[in-house]
Amino acid sequence: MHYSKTDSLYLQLKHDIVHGKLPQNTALKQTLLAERYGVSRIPIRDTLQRLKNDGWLSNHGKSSVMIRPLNSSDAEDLYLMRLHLEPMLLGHAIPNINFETLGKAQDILLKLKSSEPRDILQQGELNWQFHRCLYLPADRPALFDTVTQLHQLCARYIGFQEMELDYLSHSQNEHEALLTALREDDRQKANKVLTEHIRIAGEQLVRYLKQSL
Amino acid sequence: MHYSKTDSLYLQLKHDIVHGKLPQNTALKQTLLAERYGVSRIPIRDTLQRLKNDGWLSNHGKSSVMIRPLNSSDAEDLYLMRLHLEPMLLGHAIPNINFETLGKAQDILLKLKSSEPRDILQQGELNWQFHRCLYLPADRPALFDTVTQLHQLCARYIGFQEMELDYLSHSQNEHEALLTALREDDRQKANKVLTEHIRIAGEQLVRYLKQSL
DNA sequence: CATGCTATATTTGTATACAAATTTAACACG
DNA sequence: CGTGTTAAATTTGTATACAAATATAGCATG
Repeated sequence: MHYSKTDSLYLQLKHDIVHGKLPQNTALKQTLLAERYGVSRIPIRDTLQRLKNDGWLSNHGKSSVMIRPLNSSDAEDLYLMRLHLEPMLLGHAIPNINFETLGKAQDILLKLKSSEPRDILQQGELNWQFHRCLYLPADRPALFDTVTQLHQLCARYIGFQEMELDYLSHSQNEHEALLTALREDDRQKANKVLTEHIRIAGEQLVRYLKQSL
Repeated sequence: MHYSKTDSLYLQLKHDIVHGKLPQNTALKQTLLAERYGVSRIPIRDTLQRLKNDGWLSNHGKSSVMIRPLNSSDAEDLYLMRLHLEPMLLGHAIPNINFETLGKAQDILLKLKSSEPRDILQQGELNWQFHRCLYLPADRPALFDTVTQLHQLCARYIGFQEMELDYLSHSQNEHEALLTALREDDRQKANKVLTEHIRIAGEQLVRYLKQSL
């Protein structure tokens, strides 16, 4: 398959939004974006339609869009949804998780451990790779798609978690615990670890957002 | 605000998919759609991008899309997600539900009661209006958007629920019970009624799909 | 008859051009 | 000054045109 400009743009724009490289609280001009990414307005429009539906953009004025502002209420919702949906997805995955999957997950965790402590965005990406790798065996497309979207929306908030200095090591421990539970095929424990993992991250983030936004 | 062709198309295409008016299990040709709806391919493309991201379409070949086939696994996921998310949303809404809201909900229920027994699609629309009306006061955009998407995806399966003859009256009773619980400001009861309402509908649908698909 | 290759037709992807709508700015009036 | 109104500039919406990719059909070869 040949990747189209729209497909690349979709990823690129998400990346640039997460990295804060695009103007905030103001209309995203199609012309500007087209120039910036060296394409015409058509693939830009295709991309914006998708991002709007994904919840990355909100309306600005009557016909423009802007980057959806971060806020604690959205963050709360996103984590609350993840809190309920991800354990469900993991539950479906567990019977299909084999040695290969566990190996991959372990590899990702090692990369995460050896990643630059400063590169919070790289860590966010690896974090999602880890979860994704464990959810994929569930083979539940509808559920998986929704969880993926939620995860990516959460990624926009990752800059704020940097603040909590001990977040990463906590997270690391929880990941290890999850993997251990899966190796021992202890469904209940895995479920509990994952739930707590998300709950803690969510609560920490929301607490921080409420005081800082 | 002036509705663009893309906006109308988005609704129209969903409508036509639910009503089975578009070719199934084969690529949706942009040219064909453009002719059918009397527009150029540009608004068609905008619309398809959105629908693809919403989960209404899946890939067909390398670059085309087709209507996402109905299947029991997706249906199970959709209802399972709704089962967890909607009570959450209602919980947020309850403190903000006032007489006006309850009145509107009651009106919709009356319309539903007096609707043509055959017009299952009209009933589906009113059913969503009822739920939507109760969820709106929650003022939780992220959660509301996800629930809305799930509801609309479920709407594609509504044709199958016609089969269960007593579905509508059951549903009607549950709606009334929910409204009563809300009038009495009984959170716990409202939550329970809603949960059961979704669980029963989902189980019934999935059971039917499994034997008939 | 099956299989792979090539040429052709179809379809999607993208750019350009123009129309319609919206936003901005200028200005008159109270 | 503030406010409403109109004209200009900007921006989005859509059509048309063409390029790139993909799917189809026909043919050759084993």
